[in-house]
Amino acid sequence: MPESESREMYLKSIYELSDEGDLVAVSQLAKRVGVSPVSATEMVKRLEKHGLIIHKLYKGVALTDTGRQRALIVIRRQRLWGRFLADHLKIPWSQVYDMSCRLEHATDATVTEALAEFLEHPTTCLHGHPIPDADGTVTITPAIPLTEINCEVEVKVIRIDQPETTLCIYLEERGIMPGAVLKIVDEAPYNGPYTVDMDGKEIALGREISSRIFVNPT
Amino acid sequence: MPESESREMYLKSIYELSDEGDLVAVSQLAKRVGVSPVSATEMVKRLEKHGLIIHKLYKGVALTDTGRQRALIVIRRQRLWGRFLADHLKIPWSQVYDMSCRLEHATDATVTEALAEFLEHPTTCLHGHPIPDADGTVTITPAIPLTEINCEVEVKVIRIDQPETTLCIYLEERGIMPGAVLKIVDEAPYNGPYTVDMDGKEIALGREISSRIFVNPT
DNA sequence: TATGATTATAAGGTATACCATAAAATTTAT
DNA sequence: ATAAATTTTATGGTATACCTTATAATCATA
Repeated sequence: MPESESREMYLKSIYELSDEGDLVAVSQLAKRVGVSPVSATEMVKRLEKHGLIIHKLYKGVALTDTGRQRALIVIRRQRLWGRFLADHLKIPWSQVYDMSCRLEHATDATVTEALAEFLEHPTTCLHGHPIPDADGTVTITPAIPLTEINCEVEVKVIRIDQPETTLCIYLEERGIMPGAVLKIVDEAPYNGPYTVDMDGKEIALGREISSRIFVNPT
Repeated sequence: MPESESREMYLKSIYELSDEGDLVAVSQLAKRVGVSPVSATEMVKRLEKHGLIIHKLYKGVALTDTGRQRALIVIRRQRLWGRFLADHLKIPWSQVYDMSCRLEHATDATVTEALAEFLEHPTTCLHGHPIPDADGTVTITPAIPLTEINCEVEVKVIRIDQPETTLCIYLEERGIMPGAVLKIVDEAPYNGPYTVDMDGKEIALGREISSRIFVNPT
């Protein structure tokens, strides 16, 4: 067993942590993958040796073209499985992420494309992120964080950034997911929570969470 | 990574190799799993230490109740995935076995049962073998090998035993799969091949293969 | 520029799961 | 009963992927 599962997780994490191709700190990567910084450094060396990433000492790591390609393949698989688990197996939104994360490593190109066909080629995952094409093309829907929206402006939720399980449980309970329409009705001072209106219900949302909710005016 | 994938493969292999709960030779197991006899012996010790199998020195191994339960869970997962891959993703019969074998290890109980529900609780796998219940109950359809059928008796294929990829490719090309109706029209002497008739087509089948095709008179 | 924080390396360990080779124990078949 | 074949154990090695502790290198900034 070449245990390439770990490699895939590192590549995916690097991709997800690097906005706009900037360097990802190894310590940050270690935290995301859930290992010690020393272990992450070891793996970074292995990945660099295989030409998947570049390590700028004391600065961080970045994916090479090959590495990005690999990362996108893994992400494509996870997001397709996510759709299947939620849309067809009716698995709760908040549980899907971890489950799809296990399946992604057990899926080859044939199954991936057959699954995409079965799902009728969805373009976004459950959380609103784009599903990369089979050739690695990513098309992102422009959107802005809820924290940059003014009061009383009606917006539609486009995507949820960094959708960890705990965040998903929270948002799922409140019905805040891609497609939801809401507006800010109150903004507490001193970085306090927003009060948003959704279908007549009022929901309090902290700034931290709101900055991860990307929306567009309707 | 506890790498329980290997353990699961060993348990599954032991189950599949033991007809009627008899002992499985470690060398036979090694061959099936694709490792050296020494490596198989090592794993056998590990599995015995965990109470999953019993090793009778120089005789072979057998599953304990716990081990059988685990094996059946793995088999259930593989067979459910097999149905999904073939029936919904339209993946060729002959490729399904290896693919479902990868997915089975990345599937927990929640996904398994949701998948079973989605598939409307199929009772047999692609090759005609029973899919164990969630509680581990196995119901086998009685059937006899084609080698024990007389000429001119019309039979229906119930299941294919030991469906390795090469065998599947062969049988798939010829349309011999569960549900197929055929009859032996000629039996060559000196353990030569059978000639069977299927929908008017004549197909030559060796004894080795025929002994793995289980059928019932129509 | 010195210093404190961060980052990298070095050294030594653990666990799983393989391998080969050789020797010992047991079974099987003559 | 003994020889041949099989099975098990012993020994020593490989690879991946983790760990801790400690030291060295570099960075950031006061």
